[in-house]
Amino acid sequence: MARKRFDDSNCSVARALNQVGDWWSLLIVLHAMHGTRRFVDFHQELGIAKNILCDRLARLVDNEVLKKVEVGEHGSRFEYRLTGKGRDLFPVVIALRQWGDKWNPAPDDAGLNLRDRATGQPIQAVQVHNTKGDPITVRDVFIPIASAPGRKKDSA
Amino acid sequence: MARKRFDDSNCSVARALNQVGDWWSLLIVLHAMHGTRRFVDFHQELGIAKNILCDRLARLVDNEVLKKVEVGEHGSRFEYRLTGKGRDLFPVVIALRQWGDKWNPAPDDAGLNLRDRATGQPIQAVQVHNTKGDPITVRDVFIPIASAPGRKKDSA
DNA sequence: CTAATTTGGTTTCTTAACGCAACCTTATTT
DNA sequence: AAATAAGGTTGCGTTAAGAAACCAAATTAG
Repeated sequence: MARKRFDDSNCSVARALNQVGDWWSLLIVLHAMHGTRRFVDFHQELGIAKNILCDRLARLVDNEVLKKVEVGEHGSRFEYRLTGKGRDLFPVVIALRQWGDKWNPAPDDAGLNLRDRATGQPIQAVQVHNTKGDPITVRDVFIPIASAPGRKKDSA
Repeated sequence: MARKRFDDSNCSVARALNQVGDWWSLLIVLHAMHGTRRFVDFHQELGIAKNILCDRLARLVDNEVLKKVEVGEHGSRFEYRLTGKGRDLFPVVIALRQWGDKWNPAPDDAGLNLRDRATGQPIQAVQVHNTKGDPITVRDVFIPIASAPGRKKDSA
């Protein structure tokens, strides 16, 4: 029966994917981060069907990733702007971009050159660090057996 | 007509989402990071339909995120293990988990307690940094106007 | 002032994907 | 010898995605 939803999952990754884990949502957020605000601009830049775009924008607004604001004086023009929650997806998007640049480079493209406004330098690679500041991989972490023993380690 | 694919997109985020951007793939990778390797374990832990799991595992293997290895002596048991490419999704998963923990906390759940094996301490939040090491947000970055001017800032 | 265009959608229809359940084959266990 | 487990495959019904057409309100062009 259709797509399974994870609103009630006890895994925060599943809950996150429930909000931005479909094909279009993260791309919409990405373009919003690059300055796109208008329906038609999302439509043209993404090549997304308009009904799907309607649905995704509405869902992102429902989930408070975007907010829909009327622009102009009589309310027939709208902008979709990132909320704080939406802007907080920045590390996710950057991590995904880095992964894509590293493992699936386009033949012609050298990756998007994002730079820091303050320094003018490219941004650093996103990494996971321990409290000492050392970068760590998935092999360096473990899940302490603390709460709710006897269960699976991390269900769905 | 079905789902649009982005294999040829000049955006690495779109290409990345093409490989792990569906509902299940990242959850499979997440569970693989937590140690799951067997078909039946993915099936039970995720509650995913078996045909969908087959498809996703095959696609993740095709995309070299997982590798399928025979275990046992006569090749009727398999394990799906993360490749280096798959393990490199660690920052993506962690960033997504942090976002979910922050903005969609489960009422009962205090977030998964991931710890560094070396220090025993919880891992640090994933952030984007500039070259000076300062954390930056989406508002601190810009795209230098270098190649291909006159175009949109970043198509699809 | 009227016609065309833009914006932000909604509707219809077709096709593809998801989910369930049943089935299947090859081991292994009882 | 029968039952169970692993790792799927096959049908089938439901749902979601995509294209294209249509639409109303507002703006711009002529």
